Amino acid sequence: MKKLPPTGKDRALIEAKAAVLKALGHPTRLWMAEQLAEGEKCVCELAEFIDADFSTISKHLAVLRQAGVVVDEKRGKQVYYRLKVPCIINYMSCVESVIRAGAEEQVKMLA
Amino acid sequence: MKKLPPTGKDRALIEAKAAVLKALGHPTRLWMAEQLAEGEKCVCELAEFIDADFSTISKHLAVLRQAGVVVDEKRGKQVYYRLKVPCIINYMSCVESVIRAGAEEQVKMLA
DNA sequence: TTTATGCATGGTCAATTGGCCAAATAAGCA
DNA sequence: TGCTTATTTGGCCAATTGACCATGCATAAA
Repeated sequence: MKKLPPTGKDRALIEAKAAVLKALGHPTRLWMAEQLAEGEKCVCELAEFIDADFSTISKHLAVLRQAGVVVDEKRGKQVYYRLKVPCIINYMSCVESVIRAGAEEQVKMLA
Repeated sequence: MKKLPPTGKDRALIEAKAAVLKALGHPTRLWMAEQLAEGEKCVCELAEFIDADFSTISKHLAVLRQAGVVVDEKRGKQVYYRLKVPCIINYMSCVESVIRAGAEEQVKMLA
């Protein structure tokens, strides 16, 4: 086992990876990413389905953008977002099995 | 597109998924999970390679445990941790492609 | 049965986050 | 040009996070 480096290249990589996961680690942002998996959307389309201030939505998108999860493109008056690397959402089947494993445990406890 | 629900079952699922990603969204915790992918380890083994207070390490493990990412088992004086659902780490190849995509962009900007 | 080891927990504190509001900017339209 | 719409930005505030230290607790060893 190698030491978790406090600085340097290896450290930068693990920090970048963690940043991606962290960006997706918020219900609103994860939901956004899932919607974008079906194709690009403009901010106004996303906003239509999220009950939050427009500025809040914009900031969540900025977090995803900074993490490299999405890219934005201005077309006319609107800004369109899309997933930069679509596989980012494939993972969810595994994440869901974590949820299921937890649920099974609770069932066992009740039994 | 369906509305992001403020409560209810769908909301609970997306929150649970986000919680898993959030738990992995910290360099130290992600590193821990990657180490555990190679097999279970006791806290002392992990601690040996992380430059942080023992209590800090213990709390990070508690976060992973609460998110359902790892399970712990006490054997003798030590507590062993392992991944509950090993696929959780397979994802990293995709996360890394996000990083690479970002890096390529920077290269283009320099060119 | 005292002592030492391995780990978890509670307290504290600075830093970060996530939300809203108000204001700034950018692009098309009258 | 001035107006409106779409989005971002800055300011602010409450809540959460992550780090440390000190303490508590269980297990094994002496």
